[in-house]
Formats: sequence, structure tokens, C-alpha cells
Amino acid sequence: MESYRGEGDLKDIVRASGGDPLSCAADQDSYTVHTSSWHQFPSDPLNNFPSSATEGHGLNTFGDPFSSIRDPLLHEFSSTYFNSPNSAYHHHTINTSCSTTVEDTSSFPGSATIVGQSKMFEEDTRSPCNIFSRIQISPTSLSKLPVSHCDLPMMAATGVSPRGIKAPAVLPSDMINAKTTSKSSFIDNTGPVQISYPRNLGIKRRKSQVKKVVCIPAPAAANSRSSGEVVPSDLWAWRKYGQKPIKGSPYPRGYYRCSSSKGCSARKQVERSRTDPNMLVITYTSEHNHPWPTQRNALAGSTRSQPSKTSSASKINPKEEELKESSNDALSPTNAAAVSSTASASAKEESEDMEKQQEPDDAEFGDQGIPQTYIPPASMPTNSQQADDFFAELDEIETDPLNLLFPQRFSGADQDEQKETKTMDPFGLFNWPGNNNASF
DNA sequence: CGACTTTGACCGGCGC
DNA sequence: GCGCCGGTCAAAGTCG
Repeated sequence: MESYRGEGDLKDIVRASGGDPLSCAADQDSYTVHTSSWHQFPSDPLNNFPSSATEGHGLNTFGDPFSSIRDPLLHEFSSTYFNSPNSAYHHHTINTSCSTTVEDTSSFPGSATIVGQSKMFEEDTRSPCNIFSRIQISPTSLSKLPVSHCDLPMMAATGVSPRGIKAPAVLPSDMINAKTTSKSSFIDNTGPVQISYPRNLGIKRRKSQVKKVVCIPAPAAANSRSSGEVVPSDLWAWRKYGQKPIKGSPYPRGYYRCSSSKGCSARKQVERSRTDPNMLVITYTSEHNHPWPTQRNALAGSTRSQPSKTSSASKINPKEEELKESSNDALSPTNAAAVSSTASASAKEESEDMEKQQEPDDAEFGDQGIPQTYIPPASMPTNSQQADDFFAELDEIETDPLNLLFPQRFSGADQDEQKETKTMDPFGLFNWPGNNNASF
């Protein structure tokens, strides 16, 4: 029996795309968009939204599971980008009346995944050079969203039927204020998700489950599995349980469930953006009901080599496997310390993420009586000041962590040519062959 | 042997 | 009511 705790109707969309300004809307009665200029795009329709509207939307405390179960992948982004003065991130926050409160669990500026939305906005305004966008919208409303072409793949990734997307390419601001449909009002965030029997799990969840969508740069297809997907590893162990071709998308969608712990209901869907194959859309569904994996064994799934049918492909380019392994190593809390000094920054960032993520997890898992097994490294900062010092230290290692991840793209067009290109990928997320030149 | 991926089948939701 | 579609299951095979 899978457990679902306090799932709100919230979708978080984190885009790591340097592409088009994010456009999205929700047809809720009321919701809020927090946004900042997209690289100072004055035409960003979302900028029309008031930043103070976050409050007073009935944002409740039943909880976005992802606000406490913060995804390591997201935090890889957050810790890396949001703390860099040059970091380029961009997020939009849409809080629907049905969405959950996003708690300010960050102890330092720019925590990407779950931060106080006011703070998020503040950070946005402070960082005109943003890559990431963040959207939090109701899943049901999402199905009715007019979306930009950029978001269509994400919509698809969220399980929203393409049929529900009849969108202009650019979202007019007034569309964001579109009235909710009666359907959206059916969402009951305060009640538990009823699960009748296992076979219905996916269907039952479809309406009310919380999803978090992350767009990240996708590896080159040449490095992909037979399915065409290369799933960046995160701290969780994922086991693939299905794959389906998605209508309207040339790329299949892979379905993964958390294998870190039996009974964990966490799932994720991975597919390539149909509009931008360089973007990998990962939709996280449900939440983990267990602490972070403490050992590399949690990465067993993500480090597994190609299956037999595609093993030949992996053998053709053994480096791919090595890179995957290395990326996992970089992500591993235990192995991070073992990586070379050049990766120390990433190890610290990773650990810092773990620290941040552990706090809410403590409470959450504590409530469930799940024993805490993860012990943050002693060197981890424990408060904002320490975090600041921590990242100040990181700056000594790499003044612009963004360069670590996006050495050729995100360091700034004007600066790229002047800076020494850093090819290190602290998390190994994007360290795939052929991905260095990938545009996203 | 355990854990994984693959893949066809199954099921329910939804639109027409 | 029917068919499409997305999500999941589970058997089969692979790998370490």
C-alpha cells in the first residue's frame, strides 16, 4: 500500500532552460504568479503579475510534499545557481487557490527548490540574469493552461493530455487570470488521496497528485539509452517500470519509481521536450516516504549499465557509462568526498543540499515515525550564516558555480570568451558526451 | 540471486 | 458508448 501524505494540487515547474521566457497560466479562480524579468524581458507576460499576491490565497499547510521532500536534482540546481552572483536562474511561481504553501525552508538566499515565495521574488528581482523559472500551478488547472510552445513538453510530462492544451504560443497576461473551471474546484487538497486498489493508483492520482516538473538540459541522443532517454541521476534511486510513447512527442516517456525504499510512492517521468530535444523534462510525482538514501546503493539503478538489447550500444562507447558512473559518484554523498579536488565544490554543494533537504525531512519523516538514517556531514552549514560562509568558501573554489554546470552556455556570452572554460560538471548531470555543445 | 530494464497488456479517465 | 490516451503492471531477460 502506497502512502500519500498531504498531497496538494501543486505543480512545480522548474525550467533550466535558457530558452524562451516561460509562459504559463492556470485557470484557477485565483492564483499568483511570482516572476521576475526573464533576462530583463519586459515582454514577459508573467511579469504583469503582482508579486505580493502570494498571500491570501488559501495557501495551506497540508503541504506540497515537494516542499519538504526536496528533490536533489532541484537542489543541485539551486545550490549551484542560486548562490552565485552570476547565477542565472529564473522562476515563476503560480500559486493556485488549491496549491500548497511553499515554506521558506531555505536558510540562504536563492534556495531554488522550495523557498519562501516572497524571497523567491526578491531573489528574482535581484538576479536579472536568470535561467531557471519556477512555476507552481495546479495540476488540474494545468491541463487547461494555455502554454507557450516551450511548455508544451512539460505539460505533456505532467500527464496532462495534449488535448487539454489549446494554447497560443505566447501567453497573454490576461489569460493567466482566466477563470477556473468547475473542474479545478473539485480539487480537494485537504483530503487524502484515496486509493482503492493498486491497479488504479496511477489513474486515481492523476487528478489530485502533486507533480513537480523539472526541465534540465538533456544529454545528446547519441548517449541515450535505447529509449532515447538518459536520466540524470539524483540522490534517489529510481527504477524504471514503464515507458510509453507520448502522442505528439517523438520521444517516449519513461516511468520511474523510487527504489530507494520499498513502498515509496515517489515516481518520476522522464521525457525529452518535444520542442527542444535538448531539454529533458522530468516530472516528479508523489513523494518519498523515506529519508535520503545514505549510500551509493541508492544509485544502483541509475548506474546500471545498458540492458542486453542496448548493451552493444553502450559498449560501443564505454565512456558513456563511465560518465554516468562519474556523475553518480559526484552525486553520491559518500563518494563526493572521494572525488578529486576539482570536484570538491560540487561535493560541498551536494552536501549542502542534503543538509537543507534534511531539515524538513526530519519533521516529515518524524511524523511518520520513519527513523532518520541520513546524517549530514559535520562540515555542513547549519544556518544561513554558515551557509553564506559555506558558499563564500565555494566561491573561492569556483567563483561562478554556474560555469561548472554550463561552462559554455550560462556563464554569459560576454564573459565566456574571456573566462577560462570550466568543463567540470560538479554533479555530472550534464557531463554527457555531446552535451557540451547542446543548447538549452 | 537480487535489482534492473524492456515491453506488451491492462486499466481507468476523458473527449467526442 | 466508444475509442484514444496515459499510467501501471508484470513477465521475461540481463547484469553484476
